[in-house]
Amino acid sequence: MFEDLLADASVAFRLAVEEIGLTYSEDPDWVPIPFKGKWGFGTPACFQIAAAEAKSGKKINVPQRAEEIASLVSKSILPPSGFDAVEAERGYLNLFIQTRTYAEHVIDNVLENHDDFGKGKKIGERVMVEYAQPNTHHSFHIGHARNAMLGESLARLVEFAGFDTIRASYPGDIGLGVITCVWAYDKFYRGQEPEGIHKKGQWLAGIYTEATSLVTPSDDDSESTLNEKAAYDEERRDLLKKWDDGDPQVRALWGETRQWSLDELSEILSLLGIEIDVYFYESEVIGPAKEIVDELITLGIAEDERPDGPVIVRIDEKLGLTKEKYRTAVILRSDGTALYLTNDLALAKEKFEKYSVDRSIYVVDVRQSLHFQQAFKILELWGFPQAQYCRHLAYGFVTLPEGAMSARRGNVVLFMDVYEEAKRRVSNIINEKNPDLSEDQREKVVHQVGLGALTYSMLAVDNNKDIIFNWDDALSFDGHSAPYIQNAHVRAMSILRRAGDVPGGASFNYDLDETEIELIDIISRFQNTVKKAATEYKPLLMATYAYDLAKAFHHFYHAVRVLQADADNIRDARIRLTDASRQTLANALRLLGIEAPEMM
RNA sequence: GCCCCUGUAGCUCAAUGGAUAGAGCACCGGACUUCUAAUCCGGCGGUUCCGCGUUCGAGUCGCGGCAGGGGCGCCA
Repeated sequence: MFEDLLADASVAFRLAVEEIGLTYSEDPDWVPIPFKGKWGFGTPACFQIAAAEAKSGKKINVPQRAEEIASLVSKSILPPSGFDAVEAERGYLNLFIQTRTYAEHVIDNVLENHDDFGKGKKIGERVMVEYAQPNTHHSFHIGHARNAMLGESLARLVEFAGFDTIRASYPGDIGLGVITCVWAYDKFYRGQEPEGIHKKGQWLAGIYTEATSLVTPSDDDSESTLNEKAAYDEERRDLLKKWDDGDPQVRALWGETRQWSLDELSEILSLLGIEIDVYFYESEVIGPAKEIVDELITLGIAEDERPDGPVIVRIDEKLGLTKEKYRTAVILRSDGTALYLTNDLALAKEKFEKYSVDRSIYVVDVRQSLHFQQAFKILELWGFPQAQYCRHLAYGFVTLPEGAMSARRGNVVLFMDVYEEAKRRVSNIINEKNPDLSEDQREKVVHQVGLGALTYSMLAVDNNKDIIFNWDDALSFDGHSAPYIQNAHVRAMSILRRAGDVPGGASFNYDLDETEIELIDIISRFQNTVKKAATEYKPLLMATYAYDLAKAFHHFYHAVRVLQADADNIRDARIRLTDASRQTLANALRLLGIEAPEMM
């Protein structure tokens, strides 16, 4: 927003340096001045000049000399247009901005662009974000929710930043685990399924947990139990073989149970506001996967050790590395069946060739880092230039205070349970704070705020940190939380409702309060935050931004009167500022996948 | 053995190599006849795991440790 201005400032700075007999040929770095009620940019360039002098042999104290230079420059520099004051402070040269002019510029910009405020220009590159991909026949727990929320926010960010964006999901709908569940359902529970999408999905997930224990030997099993488990194990493997051979009965059984899971998934995703563009089902990728192995062998990238061993790629050796880093990857079992890596390679090829993807982002938990590093290196060896724009967005686990969640052991916190609890808690608070809310509005707010709180608690932590799930932290409604941000939006809405029409224009030709300047300052940083969060793949930056903005609005709200301002021109300007704040809050929340309520 | 991630206030976490390391929670004390108090103001709280190095300047970069977590040939 201030690039032109700062370019002029850089020229003025260099001229001023020359004026006092020194030289500085680089572009000075301009950083926002730590906020003190005036708005501006400062540069530490004088430190660099002083450091250069010290290097050339002069015996000087660099910080002291920097202060001298900054002071001299401040006297010789002509404030470039758009700035109204110059100041030297502790070696920094600070330029202060003409607050009134820029306040209008920023606010006009927001109110002209509405929902598109902060949107980047089309970049002409296609990015595919792969996320929201639990296995079928399992439960959708809070860890899956972190994945889905992170992926969705990222997709919204890159889309808004100007990338052509495809949302993709790759559910694991086949494999020994899935078939074990199908086996147990068929053997013990067929026809007993309950009604209701979530009930049925969770019931099936319960069978999965039980089925796993039925076939997994444990130390304290008696011999007869061990024999029984061995027999069961054979039955399920038999079933997988039949599935692989395309046995119509097995396929039908699998298809029916799979659909229950997919129905539940679809319901949950729609609750989260997620619309996936492309589904790649693992069961449909297996075919082509086996073909690519032949190609890799022909190209000399892979080595076929069959029948004595699998098909492998010695990645470190191919790259000429002496230390083991990418190691050796197995890309096909010795019996000729595909592995996870085989499928991912085939899928990547399809993404590049069929979907013309330039950048591919995989939102998958951190345990699979090596897997993706291997996949990306093999794609590189294979000759795909897109390989260097493949990125594994690893995120840490959501664990319980007592340890890791495990679907197989059944100690998971289900997303739906957390969601219901969130709604209950919001409802209790509404009883206390706003009991007059109509039933319709109440239902809406309970969803918006409950889900918002949960989403924010997932996005406000850096993705490579683990989250220890705790009900009170995950559903916090005070302080650094979604409801705090949503409440700022609600307060703005409330003022705007009473204000009637928002004036078409207004001049900030009065002494602005510090809180107004800070609020405008933060609004003006929105575009850069979008850009940075999108290019660094960090929704966290937007989460932090939204909080800072809400905080600035709450400060403003308490410090000044909008509707009862001292003069009409001030009232008009503040109404516009309120509207711009509301709009920016709404845009920031939208990019996090959080709704902005009109009341709460 | 090798690779990756993490280590910041009592707790949970922020901080493009820049100015006095910031928030929330918790704790203590204040502000509702006011545009919604899910808010605001004040107080309390720090050897940024340790050491060495690079730099005018390091929580941030490099090297070496320590501690915790994850991963490492036919699971996904």
